[in-house]
Amino acid sequence: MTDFPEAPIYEHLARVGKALAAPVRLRLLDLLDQGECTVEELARRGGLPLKNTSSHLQQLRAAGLVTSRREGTRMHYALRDDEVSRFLGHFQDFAEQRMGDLREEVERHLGQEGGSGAVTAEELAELVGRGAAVVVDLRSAREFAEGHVPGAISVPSRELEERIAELPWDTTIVAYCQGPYCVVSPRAVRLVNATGRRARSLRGGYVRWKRERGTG
Amino acid sequence: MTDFPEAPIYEHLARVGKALAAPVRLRLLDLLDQGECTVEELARRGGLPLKNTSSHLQQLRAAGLVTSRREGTRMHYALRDDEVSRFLGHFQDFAEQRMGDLREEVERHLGQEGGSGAVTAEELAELVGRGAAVVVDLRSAREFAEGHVPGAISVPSRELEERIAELPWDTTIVAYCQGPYCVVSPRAVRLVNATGRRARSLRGGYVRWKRERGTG
DNA sequence: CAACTATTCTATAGATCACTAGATTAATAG
DNA sequence: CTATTAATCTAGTGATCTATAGAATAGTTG
Repeated sequence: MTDFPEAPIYEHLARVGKALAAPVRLRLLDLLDQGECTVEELARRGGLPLKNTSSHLQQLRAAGLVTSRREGTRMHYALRDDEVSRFLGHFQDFAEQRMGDLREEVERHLGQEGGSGAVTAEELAELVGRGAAVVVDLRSAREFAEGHVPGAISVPSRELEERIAELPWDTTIVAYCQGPYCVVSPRAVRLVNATGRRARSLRGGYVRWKRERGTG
Repeated sequence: MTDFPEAPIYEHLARVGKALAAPVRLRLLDLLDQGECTVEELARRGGLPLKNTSSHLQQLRAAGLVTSRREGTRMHYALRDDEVSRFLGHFQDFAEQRMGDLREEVERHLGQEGGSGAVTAEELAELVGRGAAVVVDLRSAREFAEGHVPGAISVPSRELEERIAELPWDTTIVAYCQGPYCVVSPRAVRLVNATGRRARSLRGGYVRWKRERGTG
C-alpha cells in the first residue's frame, strides 16, 4: 500500500467491502435476512460445508455485520441490526442497476414473473387494501409461523400442486417466497398461471417486504 | 464454489462487492466523487503509480461504477451517475457505524473538529439562512470555480494563514474541504479557533454537501 | 465423569488479486 | 514519418483468500 494521510481510514472501510466480496457471504447474509439461524441450518441451506460456513460467518462478524449467540450446543447467527438489512437492499438494487447483465441473469433465472412483472410492496398494499388480491405464502409452515404478510394464506410450495384448487379464479394471486433471488415463487406463478388463474410474484420476496414495511 | 440455483446471481453481486474491497479503489471513488478527473491526476492525488491506477480504474469500470472518456491523449474517468455517489455515502456511513474502531480512527485522524463537532448540511442551511455563519471554501481556486456552496468565500488552505484577518470575530465560521476524510478542514478549524474566533467543520466536506443537497 | 455432538481453531494446498516492469497502442506535435 | 506523451496490455512475483481436513473446545446427555 502506498501512503497518504487517509490511508488507515480506507483500510477500515475496505474491511466492510471485503465482507461483500465473496458470493457465499452475500448468500449467507440473504439467508440471515430471513431471520436468526444456526450455523448448521445456514450450511445446509447455503449448500456449503459446515466448517466453511463457520469461517465465513466469523468474517462477517469481524466486519460487524452479524452477531452470534450461543444456545446450548448450537450457535445462532443474526444480522446485527435493521440497518444491515436496509444496506443489503440498497447494495443489491445498486448492483443490479450497475450491471445490465446481472439484471438479465436474474430474469433468465426467475423468468419474467420474478423480475419485471413482479408486484412491489406498495402495489401489494394497494391491492390488499381494496380486496383485489389473495396473498399466498409459499414458505414452510414454520417460516410462516415466525412472521408473514398480513392476510396471507400459508401454502408451502410442496403442497401447492395438490392444493391449487383452493386458489380463486376471479382474483389476482400474489405469491411470495423467502428472498429476492428465490426461484420458488416465480415457479409457482408459472404453475398457477398455467391453470388459467392470474398470479404474480411479490418483488423481493418476504425479506424485501419486511424491510420496506418500515420505511413505508 | 458450491452450487445452489442462485449461485450465478451472487457471483455477479460479488463483482460489485470486490470493487469495494480494496482501500485504493475506495480512495479513487472518493476522489472521483469530487468530479471528473484524468488518470494522471488521480494517480498523483492517490499517491499511486500510474499503471496501477489505470488497472484499478478498469476494474471499477468493469463493475459499472465509473465511466471513461477520451480527450486527446488523456483519459478522463468519472462516477457513472449520481446513484454511485449516493451509494458511496450510504456505504461509508454504514461502515463507520459497523466498526466502532473506524469511527475512532476517523476522529483520531481528524480531531474532534472533523468528527463529532462538525456541522451537518441541514444545520448549515439553517445557519446561512439567518445569516449566522460565514462559509469558507478551503479547496483550490480551480475547484471553487467548478462549484461551491452558495455564499461561500474562497480561501485556499495555503493562503489561510496570511488571510486569516479577513475572517470575522462575531460570526461562526464553517470551513470545508473536499471529502469526508480530508484533513485540511479540521486543521484549518484548529488554526482559526486558536485565534479566538469560532470555527467548525462542515461534516463530509464538499462531496457530502453536494450529495445531500439533492435529497434535501 | 465419560461419551457425544456442535462448533471453532489451526494448518495447508490451490486460487485469486495487487503490485511491478517491459512492450504496445493512441493521439499529438514537429 | 518520427518523436513524445498518455494510457493500456501482458507477464511474473509475492501476498492474501478460499476450501478442506485434523485437532481442540464448549456444552449436553447418560
